[in-house]
Amino acid sequence: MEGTPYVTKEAILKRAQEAIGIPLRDIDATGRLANGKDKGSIGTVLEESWFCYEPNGEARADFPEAGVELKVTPYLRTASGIRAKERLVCNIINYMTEYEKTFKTSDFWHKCETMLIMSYEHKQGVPKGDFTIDKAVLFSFPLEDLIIIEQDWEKIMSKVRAGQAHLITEGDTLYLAACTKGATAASVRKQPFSDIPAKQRAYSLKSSYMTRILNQYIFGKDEDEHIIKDWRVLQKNGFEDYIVDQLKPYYGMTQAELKSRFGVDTTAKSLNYILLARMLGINGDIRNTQEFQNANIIPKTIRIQKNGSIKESMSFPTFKFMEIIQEEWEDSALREYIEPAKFLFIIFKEREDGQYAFERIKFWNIPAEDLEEVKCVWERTVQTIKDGVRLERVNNEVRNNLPKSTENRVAHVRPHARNASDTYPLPDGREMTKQCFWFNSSYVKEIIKEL
DNA sequence: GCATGATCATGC
DNA sequence: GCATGATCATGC
Repeated sequence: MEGTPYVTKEAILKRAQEAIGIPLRDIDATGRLANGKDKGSIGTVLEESWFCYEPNGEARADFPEAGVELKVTPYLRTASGIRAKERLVCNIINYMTEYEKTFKTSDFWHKCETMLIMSYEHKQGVPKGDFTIDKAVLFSFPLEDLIIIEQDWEKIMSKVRAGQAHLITEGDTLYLAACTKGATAASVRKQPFSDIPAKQRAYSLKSSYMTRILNQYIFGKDEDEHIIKDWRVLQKNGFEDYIVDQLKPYYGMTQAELKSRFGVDTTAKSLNYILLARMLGINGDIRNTQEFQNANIIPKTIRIQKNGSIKESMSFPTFKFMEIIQEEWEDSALREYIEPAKFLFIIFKEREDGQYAFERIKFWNIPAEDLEEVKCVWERTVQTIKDGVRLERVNNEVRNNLPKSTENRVAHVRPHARNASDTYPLPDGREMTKQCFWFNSSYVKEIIKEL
């Protein structure tokens, strides 16, 4: 570290930009990329071979004089544009000391106030040595994001202070999350106000938020619409309360009343998303707003029937049998989808006349113990597919032995396809109707139950 | 009335 | 053509 010429932001950025376009194998002086195993190797290569300092696991930033932290992060080019390949992982949270601090004195802020973000495109099947750094920017958080990030930090710390560090999950927060980090899922640390060991976690920027940073600040794409027009209001209330307050005036109105109120004339199944957007003063679809995309907020409509039961279970994206059997739970598509997500339930209740009235909304993320139930269902699903699914034709249906809603409190597996002949291949060569994971309707009922 | 399999409607 | 959100239909 001593003697590094990179002591100003300008010098660091200039050096970083000189790396653009050079294949990483030409930068890599120590042959790290050749052995291929090391997951964090691209970041390490740039640290040691390009900036010539020893990688440090310390709480101070990588370039202490300039207060800059180096982050090398992959992105994907997809049909729908540029997307972060993964969350951006920062420093490990020291539960024993961090809770005493304030956001501005926290380890997170010390380390990540200013980051040098170097991005490369990850291409499937291409050796890492062929990748090149495409962009290098100095990034500091925009003020409106920082308000949410500070609220996220407070939320994480409030769980630590309540002796609930073992119950932290990524979905608790919106942009800044505490993701698990360690060689195994069993890596645990002490927490200050409970004897229960807590999983080791690190500060991370959710991949949804990284996608925004990449598009807007690194690739210069146009901004999407904000829900929060005035960040000072946000500072007072917190995001979730802000949204609830905006919507309260519309509680009790039927879909028909809301449609006529906002002049919305559509039979779209996404009607509720359109209505929600109008209630929040947004022109398009709520899912296209900054805050929803940044925070990975997944809106879901729930209909409560007259008798109080939930009409339907809740579906998630379909999975491919051949892909899911390759996965480990910890980085499975299902866990990556559910755990960091903040769900926004838009709850309608059936009235005596049969019409559905907008009852309320509820923000929710999956609690740690329920995620464990999902894990059980996922593992049994994978095992069943590996063992060979039992398929049995009964009348016009094909019965299977994947996990049923009666087997688990939280989730089950069911078809999700255009029709029964819309299939994916099984490992043994047979075809099976596309399936997905669902939350049991009884579980959904539990979630939205009012205290 | 619920559990499970099947399917619809829209948007890209 | 397919992913996604949502709902229908049948049998027990």
